[in-house]
Amino acid sequence: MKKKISEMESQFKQYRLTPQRRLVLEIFLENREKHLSAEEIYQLSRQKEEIGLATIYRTLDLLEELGLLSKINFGDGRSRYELIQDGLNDTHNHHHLICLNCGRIQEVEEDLLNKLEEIVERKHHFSIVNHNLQFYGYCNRCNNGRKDL
Amino acid sequence: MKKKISEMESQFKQYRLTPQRRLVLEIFLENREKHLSAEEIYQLSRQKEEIGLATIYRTLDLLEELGLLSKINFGDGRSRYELIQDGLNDTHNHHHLICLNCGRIQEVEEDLLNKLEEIVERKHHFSIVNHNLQFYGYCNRCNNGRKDL
DNA sequence: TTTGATGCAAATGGTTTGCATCGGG
DNA sequence: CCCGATGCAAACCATTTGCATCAAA
Repeated sequence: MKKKISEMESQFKQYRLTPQRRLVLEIFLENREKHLSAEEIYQLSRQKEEIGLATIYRTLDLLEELGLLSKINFGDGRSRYELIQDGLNDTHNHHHLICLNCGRIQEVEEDLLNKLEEIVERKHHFSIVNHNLQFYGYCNRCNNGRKDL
Repeated sequence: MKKKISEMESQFKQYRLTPQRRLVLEIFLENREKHLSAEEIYQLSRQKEEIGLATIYRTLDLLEELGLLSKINFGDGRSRYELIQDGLNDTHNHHHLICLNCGRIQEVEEDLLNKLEEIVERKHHFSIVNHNLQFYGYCNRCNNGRKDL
């Protein structure tokens, strides 16, 4: 079910799967549930073989273009990326719960917006190709420690 | 129905309503439907009396803190702000349709996420305080010119 | 007169770009 | 050999901050 690098290689077409690009991919495969920023990937890469930050940015652009990563904006001033698994859970098909206290990010697996999109498309004659949805609040862990809830 | 500056003055409490702050407010009142960035406000202010960009940033923070503006992130690399009208249409209560072709931004007035939030809160034990939702696609004007639709 | 507000310029932080170099096909 | 890929440093751009000055209570 889970994609491996070998399956991804075919997507590289005219591009070269260099050691740096492979390492970035490996980092995403080892952190499937995370939402990594360029800087975080840079730090993780140093454990194996350092890659220039500029190369990381260029690689992220490429991997997004190849449809392997999706770029997310949580409003924290940096772009984050996550692996597109099986072509199904790109950001169009799941959403994020962002805890304002501890910063933890959880995924909401199902896409709850289908009906909503239909309504909006009909009412505004607007053809939707993507959406962006985050919920900000307090996660179950942090709620437990808060007496006002 | 529409708020005027005079009604807003009372919200300034310990803060001074300086000419610069008043001008920024006026610009928002004259552009109720727009989603202005700091730079755009800066340009608009120059028509009357120039304000330093740093002052604009500080004023935007203040007006947000006072509950007069809400900050929105459309993922275009800059923060945008809109007037909170009657305390009702802050970003929690309406969403945006962003046209990928012409860049036009339309508002979706109703808050369609209430049921969704309930589901998410129950299922994930996550107490939501805010959300962020944009739809990207093609608006009615641009759709008309596209034969593939 | 005292404290908050302003404006300028410098600093910051994420991201991009120019360019010389490297290395696989 | 050639062209794409890399790495470094400089450039960029939105935003923030330090600091001297200004102005209203």
